[in-house]
Amino acid sequence: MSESSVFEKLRVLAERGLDPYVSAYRFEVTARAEDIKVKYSSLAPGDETNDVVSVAGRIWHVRSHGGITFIDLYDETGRIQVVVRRDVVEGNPKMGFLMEVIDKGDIIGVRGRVIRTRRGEISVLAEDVELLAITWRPIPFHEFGVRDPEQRYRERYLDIMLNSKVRKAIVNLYRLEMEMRRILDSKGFIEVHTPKLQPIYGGALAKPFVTKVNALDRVVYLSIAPETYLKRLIVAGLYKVYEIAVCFRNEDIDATHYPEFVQLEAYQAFADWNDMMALTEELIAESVKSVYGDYEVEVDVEGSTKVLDFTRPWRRINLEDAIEDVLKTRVKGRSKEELLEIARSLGVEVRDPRRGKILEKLFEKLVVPSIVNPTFVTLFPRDISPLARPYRHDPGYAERFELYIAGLEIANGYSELNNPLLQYHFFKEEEELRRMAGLDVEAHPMDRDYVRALEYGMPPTGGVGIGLYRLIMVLSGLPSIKDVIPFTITTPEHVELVVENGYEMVRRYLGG
RNA sequence: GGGCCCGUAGCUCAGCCUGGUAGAGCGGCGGGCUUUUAACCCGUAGGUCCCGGGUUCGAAUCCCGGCGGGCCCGCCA
Repeated sequence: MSESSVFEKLRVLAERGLDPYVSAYRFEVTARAEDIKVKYSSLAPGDETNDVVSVAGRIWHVRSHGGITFIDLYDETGRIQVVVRRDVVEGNPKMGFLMEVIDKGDIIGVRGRVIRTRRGEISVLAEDVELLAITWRPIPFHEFGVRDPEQRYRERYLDIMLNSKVRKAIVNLYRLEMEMRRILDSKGFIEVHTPKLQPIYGGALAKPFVTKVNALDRVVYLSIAPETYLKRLIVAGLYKVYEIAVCFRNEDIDATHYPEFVQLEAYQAFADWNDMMALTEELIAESVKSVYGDYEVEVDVEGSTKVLDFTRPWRRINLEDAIEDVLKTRVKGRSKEELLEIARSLGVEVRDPRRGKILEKLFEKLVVPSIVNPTFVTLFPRDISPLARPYRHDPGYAERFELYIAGLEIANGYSELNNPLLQYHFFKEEEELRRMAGLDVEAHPMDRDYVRALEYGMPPTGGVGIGLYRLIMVLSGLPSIKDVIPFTITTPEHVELVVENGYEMVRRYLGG
């Protein structure tokens, strides 16, 4: 469809009363592509049924052979072939004309009988076709879809339309979320919404977005995490709560970070980190099984196939042992200065003054890239975990774990700190850190209301946050988090529109 | 914040190093074809070489600046 001929096409359609923007307001759909293929899978080549179905979707390819035309029609489930045969539609006066004008990219509804062609393709043998909308712009229907990365992100509807990996990621994330909701619901969790506009940001260490509530003339922050609010609900006596929360963090964008992302955060009273690791295993393993049909998932990563095994129980390693395994030298008990020296010898610069941060950096550099199957990493340093409870056997550590899959951090959880005295002390430590290190280092702000809530008494509680975009990235084999987010920010551009040249046609649709 | 790379037809790209009439495939358009699968066959049109400036007899090509985009490093999940 060339741009200049769109208006000509609409003009000739209008002459016959077939302009879809005048005549087509709805179409009764009775079947979907995938359902038809499943239902009639036993049909033999050349067989024809008398079962009439109505399907609708977009035309991807047209193969016209004169007296017979094959159309690849895509609905939300996939492809179905439509066969238009001259001898079948001869008695339908509009069909000859319609077949002349419809193009790939147009959206049509088809009513016809289900058949299997001689070559074995389950198809709808059209008796009637309705043009429901046209494409005003050419659509690149070829094997690779939109390849220019700029156009992929600017016109994401094209990428989602044409790139099945991206489309499946969006659909499968929905399915995973629904399955996780089902599991949590069966355990008595309730789903809540916590504020996205917050007077004090917290629950993570990150730069916030700053905005203003006009009604109160007050500066507020977009939520970087729902954590402190969900734990206030634990104090309030809602002992099993979760939220699938959009989080906003004003940090740089790369393959695994985006300023808005979605986490499932769950908190359970009377539970500890071991319970939360078990819950994390169940939520992810069972939802993966349900959506992908198996605990083992084959993932295509840029041409080569990798297998991720979600079979429970997952491997557990502790952070310092894992570093020592690779480094072949002791890190436990070493001073900050010694650790810094080791880091420097590996080319890892650490500006953050906390000892634990050096260990975390070493871990990320030495251990994380080699992790493939789901692995819990336990016993994080206490000084970089201000909301976690100290390890019951050694207060130098926190009862905190992270989950890694395919070299990516997917989840983070701990035995929640419920002691207001320690929480206040840790917030003070963070304030001190910020004062010393300046704005370069993220520190958790003092939140006096949160400490007050703890002063009323919070039961022992376990919590976990699961990064859903990263999870679906890993499961889909997509290399960038932007690939699984339906729409991302692009710099404004001037958009040339086809319709700018057709203003005189407006009257046709509005009268007057 | 630092570094590297890319921008040519609707799409995917070649041409650039070494300056000399703008190229291919796919798609589009016209024609043919009653069992195709990115159909096939014949014919045909299509370009502000991202923008601006400079060097040159001459710039898609060399130089400078800008715009847009991607990747890597640092920081955040």
